[in-house]
Amino acid sequence: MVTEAAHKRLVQFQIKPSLQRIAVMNYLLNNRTHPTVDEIYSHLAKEIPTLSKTTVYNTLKLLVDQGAVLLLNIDKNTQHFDGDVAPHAHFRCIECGRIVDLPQPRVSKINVTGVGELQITECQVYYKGYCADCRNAKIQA
Amino acid sequence: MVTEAAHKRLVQFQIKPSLQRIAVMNYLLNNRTHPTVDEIYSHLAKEIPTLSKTTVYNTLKLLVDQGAVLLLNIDKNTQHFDGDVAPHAHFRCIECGRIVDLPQPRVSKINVTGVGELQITECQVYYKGYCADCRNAKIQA
DNA sequence: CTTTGTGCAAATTCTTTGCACCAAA
DNA sequence: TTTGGTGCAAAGAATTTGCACAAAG
Repeated sequence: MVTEAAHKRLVQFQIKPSLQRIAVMNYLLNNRTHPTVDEIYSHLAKEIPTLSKTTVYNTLKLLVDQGAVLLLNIDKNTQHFDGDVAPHAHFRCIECGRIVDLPQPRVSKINVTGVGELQITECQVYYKGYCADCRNAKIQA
Repeated sequence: MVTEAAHKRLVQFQIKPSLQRIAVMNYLLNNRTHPTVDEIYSHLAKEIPTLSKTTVYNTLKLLVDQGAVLLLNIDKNTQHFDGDVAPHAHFRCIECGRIVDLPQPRVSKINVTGVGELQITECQVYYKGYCADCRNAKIQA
């Protein structure tokens, strides 16, 4: 498997590249579906049978803390993760739950005046609604 | 206590105005701090000793489903609720956790082209960073 | 009555923690 | 050998569910 990019990303964010960490990072880089902990674990467990969900949690926490990965709270129940840390918005379909990226250019890491001086370090824009598939399904029904 | 506004809001969104529902809605209208279920429950339990947390959950779910209240997922662990359903952004301080409103004008309920046709029904913008107080505290430390 | 709301307790789910073992430097 | 990573099992926390009782029409 090709894991150079994952390895590089880890090193870049000062994370020691263990087998498991590379696997998680690699999964996130190759699967831009904003997977949950469970999805990541389920897939990787096939390749790494000894893998523990705790390790996936540990690794994701580390990745998020170091800024190598984005944590999305768009879903009420579960955390979703995004290997793309560049500024962009998200859209979540109310019907099927899929989360897609929106290439929305927007400001980030800026100072906003108003309620005192807020030092913005992160900005996440969440849209919800119906994706094309579900919308069509609704119309036909 | 003044609860006309709360009562009106419930009726407006076709929710039968029970004592508990009015109390929850009223609390949200008078406390723009984006409280959690627990905060709402704790405060209301003083006025209504028989109040159950389940009822608070039930009520909030109903309010959110009917669109009378906004559910925020800005916080990883807990749900926050907002009685202000008009479009606006939120800022959450990384340090103290407080969530404040940002009077940010933005588009909502629009159609976006790109990943098929997305029918947007809701948009939440989340900023994170340091509020004035915590920023000052950091500087002095 | 009949329907709807309330609230207790138990169950569920996601996530974290404590601790022991393993691996690399 | 010392540090850091992994993984199992248990704990924890937020939320949901099942069900019985109470209230309103």
